[in-house]
Amino acid sequence: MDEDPVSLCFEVFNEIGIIEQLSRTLLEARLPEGLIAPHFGVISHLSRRGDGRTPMEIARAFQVPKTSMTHTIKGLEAHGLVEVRPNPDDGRSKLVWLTARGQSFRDETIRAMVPDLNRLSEVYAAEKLIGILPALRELRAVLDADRDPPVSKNASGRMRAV
Amino acid sequence: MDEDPVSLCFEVFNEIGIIEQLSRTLLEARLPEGLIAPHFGVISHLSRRGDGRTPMEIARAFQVPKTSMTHTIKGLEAHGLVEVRPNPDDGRSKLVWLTARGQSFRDETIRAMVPDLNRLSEVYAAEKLIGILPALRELRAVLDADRDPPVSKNASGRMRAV
DNA sequence: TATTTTTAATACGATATCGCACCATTATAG
DNA sequence: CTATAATGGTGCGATATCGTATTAAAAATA
Repeated sequence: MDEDPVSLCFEVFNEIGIIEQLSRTLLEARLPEGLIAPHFGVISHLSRRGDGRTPMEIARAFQVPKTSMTHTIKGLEAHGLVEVRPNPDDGRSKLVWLTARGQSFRDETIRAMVPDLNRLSEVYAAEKLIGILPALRELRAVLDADRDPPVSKNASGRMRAV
Repeated sequence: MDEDPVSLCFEVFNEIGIIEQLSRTLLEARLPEGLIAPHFGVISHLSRRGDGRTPMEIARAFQVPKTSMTHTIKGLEAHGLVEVRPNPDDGRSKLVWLTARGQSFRDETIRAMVPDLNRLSEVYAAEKLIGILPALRELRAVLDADRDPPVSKNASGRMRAV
């Protein structure tokens, strides 16, 4: 192998970028008109980690600027999948709540993807996924920790919080 | 572990999505004003695989709609990193050529990223990258093959051709 | 308590992404 | 050879992403 460490990094990140794109396309093929991966991501996050979170918390979790999250949440609100209400504990912020429609949107989407994932598992054993998951988690954690020190000075926001 | 296959898939794709985002941010931090990851991607592709390709070929390689690639190439042209000329063999298409500035743009960018990658390698051994690369390649290939059959009817374009 | 700094959200503008429609050219069918 | 279908590229409009600046509220500091 003619692999120097730098090329190796580029190659791994390249594969990961392609997988991200293909898997996103797979997901979005099952989403209703007008909703895309970030919408599903937020709903799923609220469902798994619990709702009643501020837009800023969600933006941190997804590592996107808060302005982007404002926009995404607005889309979810327009589709009736979340409700945004004032935060009684902090007059600056709001809290985002899942609606019943939001919860069923998540369930339906996952259900709709099962055939795709089964098809995938026929040619790529789940054991292989289990095999790479720890290494991916670690790589993610390392990259995460490497970002600009969380000096909290960088208010325009792009930090990740699981 | 309480992992059913579906959750496992979502988890792997989720990690991959985050890594994609973090690595892209890492790259873009080293790119000059006005250029983003897709610009670098196209230049790097032309450099590694050879230039003199049609926009459509490049769009396929990156799995993006041709209209997006038109836009990206326009940006590269504006920065003097590529030249677009008619294809003498096919009046419909054009060919994209790297300029000297384009080549050095790629070299400089990679050079600028070496410190980042070295920093990474201090906490995440290259062996681990080598360890997951084959599995990632296979996963990418499987997802790639799974896409809608290349019926060539879907002219609006989203197919990948390495 | 009064002042300053930090934080959350958003409006706004610039650029990016992408679907659709269109034109020109080439390939295919008859 | 002609008619039809397929292909490559782009204009256009809708939406997405994101940086900057602004406003309001809270936290920190004096």
